[in-house]
Amino acid sequence: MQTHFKIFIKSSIPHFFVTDSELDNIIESFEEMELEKGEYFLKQGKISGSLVLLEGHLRCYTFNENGDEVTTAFYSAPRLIFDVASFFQQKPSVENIIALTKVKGYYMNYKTVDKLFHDYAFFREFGRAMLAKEYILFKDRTMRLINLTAEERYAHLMQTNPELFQIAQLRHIASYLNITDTSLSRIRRDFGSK
Amino acid sequence: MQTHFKIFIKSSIPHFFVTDSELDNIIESFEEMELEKGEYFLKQGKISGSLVLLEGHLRCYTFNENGDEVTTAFYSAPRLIFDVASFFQQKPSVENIIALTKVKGYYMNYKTVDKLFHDYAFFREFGRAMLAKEYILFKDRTMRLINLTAEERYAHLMQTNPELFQIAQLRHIASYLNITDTSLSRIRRDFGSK
DNA sequence: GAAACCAATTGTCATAAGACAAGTGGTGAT
DNA sequence: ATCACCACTTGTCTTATGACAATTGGTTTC
Repeated sequence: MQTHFKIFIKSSIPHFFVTDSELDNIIESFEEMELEKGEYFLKQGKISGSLVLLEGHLRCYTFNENGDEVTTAFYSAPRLIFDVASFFQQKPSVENIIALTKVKGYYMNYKTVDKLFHDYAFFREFGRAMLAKEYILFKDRTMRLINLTAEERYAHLMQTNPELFQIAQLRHIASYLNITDTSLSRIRRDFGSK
Repeated sequence: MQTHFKIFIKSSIPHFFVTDSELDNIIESFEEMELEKGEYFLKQGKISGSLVLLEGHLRCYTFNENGDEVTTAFYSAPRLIFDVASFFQQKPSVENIIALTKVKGYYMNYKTVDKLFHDYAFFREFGRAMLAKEYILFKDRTMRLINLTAEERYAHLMQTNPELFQIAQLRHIASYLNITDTSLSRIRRDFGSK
């Protein structure tokens, strides 16, 4: 797992030279984390830490004003997981992040991250790259929400993340696509015949 | 204007102590920027810099696959303006940012920002705070897009940013709210009578 | 001051997607 | 083995919003 961890960090900042011993120092500050399916990485009201996810899948959701669950993200390894608002502003989260499968990775709280940011330029760069990437992915998704029809959004998800349909419930995928489960069901029924 | 600049930075990182001389060093690296109404701060294909906007209003837009303009943001002073994807990844932007009024502020390119990030912890913190804030604002907007009806989105904008209706064209506001200008017109007609 | 232009409004009609309720099929508990 | 539960599907009907085209009203220009 350590190897994957190193590869993940290195490949996230390809323009930076990082020695293995520097990486070892970083890794020491992380703690290994495992979650079983159904366990929570983050519950609303708690302050988010950061998880370098190396194995497994999670789902992130909140509630809208009607009290309905809204799935805001699915996460698959390898990637960094953190609630931007909660982590960087050290405020209670409004998001819940739950394991869809068994999950493995490395965990670190804000204080430790911040200290490492101070000590290691490459880790700072890693953090910045992660935040920027997160922003860009989120923006892409929003643009699809604006510009694509429900069916096109479904088709896109099918293309980019087909495994998801094996792992997550359709109603969660539906709310992620911002459609009702009823609509998703119909879209799937009609999808082949085109 | 320098005073406003300093206040803006200080108030963005209230938990950091910054001396005025440090701020002066920073300001020297910026160059003053003014735009007339209709001038562009950023054109697609160019690489984004960063603008500490101290006076005026701008509009940000792209084109969707149909070639229709989509307004993705309105910016009002005081705030930091930059295209996250273009700025941090130093890639050509897909966004256009145009002045809606006369605009004043301080401009800096990525290279200079990066150098100052290296030299000043407080400036790093400023950058991080700005990026996190940007992310959070954008996420809020997307959540409204998901959870609110067209009319509710209009009402929200009316409440939070009524000046905008004096400054921007309705069709641009419409596309920002992700509705057609026709719909916006009808919503405005019916809005009082409730 | 007429012509040209453009933003905004309005009318008519079409349609994607939601609401709600009933039905299906699989799984787990006792 | 049966019941209960839950995810998912399907039917019917409603509705918010879009598409498209015509009209209005203001401003620019020659």
